[in-house]
Amino acid sequence: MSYHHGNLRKQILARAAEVIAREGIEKLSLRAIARDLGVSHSAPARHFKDKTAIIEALATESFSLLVAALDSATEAAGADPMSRYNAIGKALVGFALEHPAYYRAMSHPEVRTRTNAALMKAHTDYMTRLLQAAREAQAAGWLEGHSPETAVLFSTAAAQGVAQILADPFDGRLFAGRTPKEIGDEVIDIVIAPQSPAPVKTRA
Amino acid sequence: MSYHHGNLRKQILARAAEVIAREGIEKLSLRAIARDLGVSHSAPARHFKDKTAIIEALATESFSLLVAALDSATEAAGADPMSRYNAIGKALVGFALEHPAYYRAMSHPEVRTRTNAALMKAHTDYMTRLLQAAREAQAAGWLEGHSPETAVLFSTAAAQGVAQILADPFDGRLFAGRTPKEIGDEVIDIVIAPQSPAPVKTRA
DNA sequence: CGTCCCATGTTGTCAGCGTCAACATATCGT
DNA sequence: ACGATATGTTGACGCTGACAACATGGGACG
Repeated sequence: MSYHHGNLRKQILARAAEVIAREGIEKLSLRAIARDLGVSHSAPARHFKDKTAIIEALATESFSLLVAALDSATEAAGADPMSRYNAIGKALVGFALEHPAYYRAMSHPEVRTRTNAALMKAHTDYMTRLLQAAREAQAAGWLEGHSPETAVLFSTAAAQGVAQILADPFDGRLFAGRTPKEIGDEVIDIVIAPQSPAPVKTRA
Repeated sequence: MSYHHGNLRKQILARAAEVIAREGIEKLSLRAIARDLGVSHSAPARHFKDKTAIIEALATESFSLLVAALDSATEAAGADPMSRYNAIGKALVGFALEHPAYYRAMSHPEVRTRTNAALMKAHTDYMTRLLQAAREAQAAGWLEGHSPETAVLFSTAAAQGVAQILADPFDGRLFAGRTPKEIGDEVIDIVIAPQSPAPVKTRA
């Protein structure tokens, strides 16, 4: 019971997430994690081929969690397409603010150059959700005349940018007195209105 | 002429920018730069107290260049406030695409925790430009009813997000056949229309 | 019940890194 | 001419990620 650890893999990921959230992704150290878990400096290598693989695993997990969050937000938002896409945007910002470690793992450049099958599948799932919801919002009148790709780019760019800026202590000063989440939600409402306009009666 | 290098500081920054642009900011190595410049491993320490100081210097330089780019774009855009702010957005995206190294230096998290006076001044200059132009655009009807801070947040978030996504090879696939710049410009036109609406004649 | 395989953890080693301290040399003001 | 000082060098330290060789113990299978 001593030699074998049991669930080292899971604990490595958990510890890595803590470190990333508290000190940033740059400070992540395989050896430090091993030390913290009371295990030899080389034990993590049995579970992750290199340091990036840990971030990669976190990113994959993160995309899954995010998709789940988006799905439940979408469901809670009801049937109106623009409400649904609005809810997705808010859920995205909320996720980034609540789970900074996961969010940073997802957007880490090193990860994005890898071609891990699980990671790419998780990412595709995520993009599929966005494209689908964006299409429906467009059918309801949002950003008519633009391609779905452009619409998704615009909205995810805004959501990502907001998440990044709000999580950054440097720019945080501008918004004293309100929670990041409130501000983020206000911005999302600009990106996509929280409900579709009443249809125009073309003939009475 | 051999012992003293002359303009080592400048060359360090130039080489660092190259490396960041080509291989990413993570791969930056003081010793590698020193080697490339044919200088001892410790020579850079005379000019930069540590590794982050290099990125910090690049970020400072970058904010200045960016402000200059924004100013000239604004001027070229004429008198219409929304045209001007639109031009700023496009200039921002263009800058990020043309100078990836500088852009990454600006958004590097390590840099943003520092309180370097020159850096903070450069950043303030930049924010001042944005706030000013955003206010004027709002006076012309853009995003009426939102605070200037919210308006700036929305627009910079979108611009930053677009720049980041377009510079990322991972997501680039979605937009085959068009240049990143074209796509970025289209998105900016969504964020803020390229010209103010004709004033509504309240009484004919 | 025995025994062999292999997943998992350990130890030791290596080169590369950033940083510091001690030393060397060139440049410039006086 | 000379001394202070800016700039570059050398050497060392502890840290890191990665690899190879070895240890151990649990589970598969006869």
